[in-house]
Amino acid sequence: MAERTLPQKTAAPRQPFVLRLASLARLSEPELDLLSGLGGREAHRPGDELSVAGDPARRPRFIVSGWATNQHILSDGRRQVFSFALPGDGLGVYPRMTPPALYTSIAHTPMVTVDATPFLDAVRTAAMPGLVKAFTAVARLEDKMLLDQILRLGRQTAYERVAHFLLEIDDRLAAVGLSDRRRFPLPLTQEILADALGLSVVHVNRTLQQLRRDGLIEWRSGQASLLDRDLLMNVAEYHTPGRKPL
Amino acid sequence: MAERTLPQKTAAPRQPFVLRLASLARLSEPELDLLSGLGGREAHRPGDELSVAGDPARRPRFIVSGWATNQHILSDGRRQVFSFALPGDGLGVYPRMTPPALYTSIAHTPMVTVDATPFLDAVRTAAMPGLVKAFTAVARLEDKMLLDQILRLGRQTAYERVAHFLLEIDDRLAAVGLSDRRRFPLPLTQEILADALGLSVVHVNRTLQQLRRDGLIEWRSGQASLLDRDLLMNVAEYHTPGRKPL
DNA sequence: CGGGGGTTTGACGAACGTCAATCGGGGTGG
DNA sequence: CCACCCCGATTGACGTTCGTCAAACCCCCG
Repeated sequence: MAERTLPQKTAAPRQPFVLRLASLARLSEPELDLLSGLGGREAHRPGDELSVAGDPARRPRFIVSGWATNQHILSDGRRQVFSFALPGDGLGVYPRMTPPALYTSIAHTPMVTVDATPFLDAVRTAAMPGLVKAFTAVARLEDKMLLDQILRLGRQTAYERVAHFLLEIDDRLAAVGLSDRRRFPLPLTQEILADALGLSVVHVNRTLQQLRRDGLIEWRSGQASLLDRDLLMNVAEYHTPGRKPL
Repeated sequence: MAERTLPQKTAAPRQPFVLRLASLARLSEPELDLLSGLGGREAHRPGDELSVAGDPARRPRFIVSGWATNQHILSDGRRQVFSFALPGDGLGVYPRMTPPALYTSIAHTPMVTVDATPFLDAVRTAAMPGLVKAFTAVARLEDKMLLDQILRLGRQTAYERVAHFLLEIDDRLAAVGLSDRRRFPLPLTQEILADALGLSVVHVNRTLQQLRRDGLIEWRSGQASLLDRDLLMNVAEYHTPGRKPL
């Protein structure tokens, strides 16, 4: 585990949001430097509110580590998770950041974030074209994820939903170097998964067991494995981002 | 139908997209003129493809009249309608318009559209601040609608979904002068409504009957009425845009 | 006076939810 | 180091919502 301490320039593991943005647009040295230099590091504990629907937007942040949920709770307690915010994702960055936040964001695990204001400023002033391009690309992907979520909830079975969801998470984590395309961290409870996929905890549990019995996945102690990616993609009709749907 | 030909300046009914944008930002005379002057008028027939997922984006357009669906169809025929495009809405305007379209748009009724390119150019060059502000506001609203759709599909019952949906449509049509907040055109089949709300046609039918029996709505020959707005909003936990959720 | 698309109805079945109890494992305090 | 605890996972029994199939109905139109 101990990392080399040699005086290497770029071999040090990049922050996840740098990897994410760099994978979407060719970034110049000054652009990479701006990102790598982001500060205002903060830690958050599970349950911390990172933004509240209707409240004035807070300072935009990038996630260094940890998972958050973007969600809404109905008056009788039913909860819907719109999306997850993973390492490398922004909080209040891409969604139109005009004042009132569209949803509530809650830290689901311990998290570390940094201040993304310098990044947004650079995008606003169009000073750095690579960052602007990356910004646009990420915003598109976020929209795509919302549409995928609608498809899952509206027209897929529980089995398909779980498969589709796991494939999406795997892709997103791979983009920031947290998945080797086989195994990746999945620090979720079945309850949150249920609230994201529009199911009950019990049904999520049974669906997961079915997927395990079918030899498609494994999931123990926060680590998930996709044992048959092709079959999963087939089942879920999942198309990896970038490839045309048909 | 024949329009007055008197030399009136602003009394002629505004195009719906002018109303929509003007309701979201104070627009200057030049800005209003740019919008009113948009040309490239085109007619579309039901079933026409206005954009295809994965295809390079077409020329952005504003809808003058008619309804379209933004949708995706699974390989076995299941269809999910992500959202509807109504008069005043844009096609390929607000969603990040970078090349590949995120979804397929199909004309559901006869439609008339105009070319929105001059509008987008003005926004891109930031030449007209009112238009930029309106653009941002509409983009936000479109995101909000996707989130509402997720909430409906994930955590609401059929009854609540239909109520919520009708309230949203009413609000949107009212913004372009097509609803008097009681009665509005609803040129949909129950089948499309089913595909939008993640239900079967049969169940939509039964849900509508329940809503009728409860004295909440009417819907005959393409005209819908909300008979008890307050109760509907209560049932659906619908919050009119602009008001804080809690 | 036929058609044809959309709506409505009934009977039945499957997917998923609820309730409640049990299990399991990892963290913690003694 | 061990017993206890607690949260989350799991299981079973049962209920409900919603889907499917298929037929009838209705209306508008040619």
